[in-house]
Amino acid sequence: MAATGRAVRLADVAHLAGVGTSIASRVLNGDPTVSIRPETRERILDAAKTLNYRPNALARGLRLARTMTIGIIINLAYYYENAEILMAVERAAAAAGYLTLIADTADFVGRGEAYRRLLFERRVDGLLIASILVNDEFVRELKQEGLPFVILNRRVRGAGPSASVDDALGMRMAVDHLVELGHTHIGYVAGPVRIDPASRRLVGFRAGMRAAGLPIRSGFVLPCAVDDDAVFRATADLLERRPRPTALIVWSPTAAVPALASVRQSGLRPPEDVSIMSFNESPIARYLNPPLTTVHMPLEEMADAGVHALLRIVDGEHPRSIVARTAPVLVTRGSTGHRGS
Amino acid sequence: MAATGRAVRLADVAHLAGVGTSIASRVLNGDPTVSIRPETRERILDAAKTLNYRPNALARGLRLARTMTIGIIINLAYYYENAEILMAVERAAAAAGYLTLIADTADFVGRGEAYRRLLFERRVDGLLIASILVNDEFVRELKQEGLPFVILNRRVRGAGPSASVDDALGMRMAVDHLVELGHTHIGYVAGPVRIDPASRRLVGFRAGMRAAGLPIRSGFVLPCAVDDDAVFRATADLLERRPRPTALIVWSPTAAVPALASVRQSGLRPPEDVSIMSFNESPIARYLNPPLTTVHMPLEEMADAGVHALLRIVDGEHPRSIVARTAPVLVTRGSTGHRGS
DNA sequence: CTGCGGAAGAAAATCGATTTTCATGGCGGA
DNA sequence: TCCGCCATGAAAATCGATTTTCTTCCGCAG
Repeated sequence: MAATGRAVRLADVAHLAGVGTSIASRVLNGDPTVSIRPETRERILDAAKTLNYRPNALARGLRLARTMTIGIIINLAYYYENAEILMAVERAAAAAGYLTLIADTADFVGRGEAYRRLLFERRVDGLLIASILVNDEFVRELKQEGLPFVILNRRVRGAGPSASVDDALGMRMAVDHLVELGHTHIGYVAGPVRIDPASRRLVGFRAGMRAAGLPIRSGFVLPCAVDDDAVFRATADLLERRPRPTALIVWSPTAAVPALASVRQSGLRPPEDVSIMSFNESPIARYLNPPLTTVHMPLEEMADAGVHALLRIVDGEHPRSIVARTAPVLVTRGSTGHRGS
Repeated sequence: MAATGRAVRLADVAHLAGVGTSIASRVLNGDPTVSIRPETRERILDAAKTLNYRPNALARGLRLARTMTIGIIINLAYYYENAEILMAVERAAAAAGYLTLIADTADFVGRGEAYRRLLFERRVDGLLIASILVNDEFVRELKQEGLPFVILNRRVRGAGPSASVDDALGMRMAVDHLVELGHTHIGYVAGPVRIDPASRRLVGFRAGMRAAGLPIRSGFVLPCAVDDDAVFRATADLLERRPRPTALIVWSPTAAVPALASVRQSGLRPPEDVSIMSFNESPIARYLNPPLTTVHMPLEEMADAGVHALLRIVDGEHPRSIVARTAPVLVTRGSTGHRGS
């Protein structure tokens, strides 16, 4: 077995270089106020390299009150968008020299209460909140604790800075697309409309319909739970309206998969019988049958902006809420077509 | 604004209770050797509750050489299976009182080198390695560093304990299923066969064919890269073989989506013209068109076992490699049918 | 009355890095 | 020759919690 070398400490480096730990520390951290003979500096740097020295993050964090770690509270259960957000956050954090600690909100009910530990144990310099389950009490605790945080992909009145995308605009683009194709009877599988960002998408849907001068027919907007089965049933319900919608928008691409299945189950063929599209892009969209038209939202930019806003707060600044400014992009694929085509 | 209360320290609790920090610490941690007047104990516990005290994780970790955090090195880029593994790991860790720090292997090329920081800065008590990109040098460093680790979802000769599933068995079940349906010309979209676990799936495929007395025809096993486009093209290639395969197995459910699209693009209709199924279950499988037959592997049990093995190593034990023992389950759906049906 | 033992709790060392405060030695100027 | 200052670097305090090592103080037996 490899000699499980006890971790290399700063004292080891200092000793090998024949200096004290204070100088070693200041040289290794590039303290500009240090005055030192070039050869001594070299000895220290060499020693550190030789021993493959890395400062103990806990000791360093304790002293500096900086952990170089951010936390993200997110619900991993629904794949596409959240996984993409998590990826983007991790990437942005890593690029800034930060590590990412995750807490799944499924823990809200668990004994572990991982999110509370992130909050109260000072393990992280800041927190990104990207969970649906953030309630008022939680936000209150958060503010009282004084831990920097940014709310990601949603906006909560008075809660603090957030980074989000312009869901309403994106949804309007979706409606516009269908209107241009001649659709007037547009149904909306709206998801959990009581919570952000689904609520803002609904706003965008209504705005789009109003702008086109189209009425929203009774029962054409159908909220539902996020699980696949609920989406499947909601879609089926929508397709039983008479007159039947000739086009459907689904609030999320993850939900579009069961929605599409439900359309087929109803004996209808997209896009001939009914066009269907989703809000947000997904890597599988182009491989669905038919390939799914989507509105590509700048989630990556949002995640990036969220991380950077958080790090600015950590540095004592007070950034304002951010809405990713990259314009949404309509990705037209085979699942939408002219009415009656 | 809320008075950003400086974090509550143990000394604050002790002071409020009118005792020293040593007693306070021992009482709060339930030290059984402490002897204390019941009323004093109460005062301490009350004080802690009143102040909403949580020990500073860094200070605690520094002293105890225990961070109550594990790290996972994983590639988030390919969604389903990795996201599922990450979810399961986070859940198991949280249930055991541990937090989870992630490092995406995309960082292997980045400046941040998040994975190295996990390794060398003593931020975590142990590491789960679930990445495709783990090379020999990395494993060597890992062992030399003496940080507990478990390799997840893959096996590396001589590298150390791992937690995985019986890929070969699962793949045999897939082959058996198709054989029972009368297929003799079975193609395999094999993915990155040079790396585990795709290599073990290939072994299972070959074993299944041999057991059924079927030859593996030239070009019927087609390795490919993991990206969707490579899968799409590989599938198209397979379908150009003559005689044409009457059934396809895809090494992963994520890859099954572009594979299915490729089948349709070739003008073939599953399952009449060609059956198709994937290894590993996915939440969208039942909503694809046609619904995808899969072999459900016990990834959650694997993740659980991996976490627990890791925690045992942290506790000084020496668990052996684990193969999740829950039997794979064939989930028969519409994408597979009798030959020529 | 003296001393012993244990209960109850305080004081101090420790984890490892950073940072402020001190000490030493050499050099130039008076 | 002597003083003071700067370059160099060591010693010590700090971050917050844990844990080992003392102190007290009291009651009770001898």
